[in-house]
Amino acid sequence: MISQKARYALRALLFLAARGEDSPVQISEIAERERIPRKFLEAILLELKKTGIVRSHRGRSGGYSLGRPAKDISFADVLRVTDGPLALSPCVSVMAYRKCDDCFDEAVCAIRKALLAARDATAQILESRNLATAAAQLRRSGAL
Amino acid sequence: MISQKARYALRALLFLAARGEDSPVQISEIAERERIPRKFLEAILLELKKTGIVRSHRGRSGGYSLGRPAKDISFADVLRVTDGPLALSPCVSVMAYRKCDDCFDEAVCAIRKALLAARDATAQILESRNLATAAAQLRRSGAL
DNA sequence: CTTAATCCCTATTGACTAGATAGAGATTTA
DNA sequence: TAAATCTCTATCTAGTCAATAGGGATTAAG
Repeated sequence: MISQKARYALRALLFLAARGEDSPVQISEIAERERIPRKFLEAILLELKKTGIVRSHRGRSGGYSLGRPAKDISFADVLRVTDGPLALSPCVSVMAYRKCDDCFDEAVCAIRKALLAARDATAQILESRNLATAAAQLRRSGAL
Repeated sequence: MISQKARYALRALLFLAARGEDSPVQISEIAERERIPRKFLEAILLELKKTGIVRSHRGRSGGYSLGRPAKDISFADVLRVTDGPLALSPCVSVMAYRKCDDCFDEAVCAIRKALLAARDATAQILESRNLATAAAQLRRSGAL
């Protein structure tokens, strides 16, 4: 299961992507429209900023905007920031590999083989879906 | 990420599957061989028993054995017991569906569409991998 | 029939994380 | 210069994860 944080992050980013324009949007507006606790969203956007997914503009008429084109922000990108690796085990994580604590022999581990296949399958999906494809779906559904 | 509990469960079950015989094995033997804290393993096996994945034999020369043929126990079966649904969101879970708390319109949700595709991809993998295929891999690797 | 070995069950612990909130500081624009 | 924004650190509560403890119930063997 993804965290509530991930859910909020995706909603906020999709809001920015769906709106199209590049002008910064204030936290409070995103929070209200997407019904996200303001202070919590603040922390989330800050994290997303550190990885370049969003860009911030400080001062009087500041706010947040996407850090790069919507088509270049995948669901995988976002989930990795909010929830860590996609993999079901550190030993099959591509972005954050780590040996399992008590693993006899990784090359032989049958559990690892299954988890690796699962990781590849999810990564394939979550890396192909991005904010642009998601926003396009919304438009097609008439939700915008 | 899967829990430590899931890891222990898979190891214990794979141990039973790899050994082939149907005679019950005592908790302590599994615990020692797989280096799993005994009391913790006890709790895990109890849960697995409630869902029929393992069968127990009480009394003096009791122990645990698989509840059905190894080929009929998938990784998905085990993970569902120890870690809950495979899905990344309750709203895309097949075995344990639940509406998201603050969802406007599920039919239109673009986040849901991506998470659903991800669920299907992982489920496809984890349901096809079972204790028999895993044990066969071990044999092929010369680990047995 | 008694004893010893097993599984069965409930409770508890300590560490950590998730989700959320508070309040003051830094920056920029009007 | 003032008001509106983002930035940062600290904190709180509830819940979960991993593990442990201590018996009670059941059964096979002697």
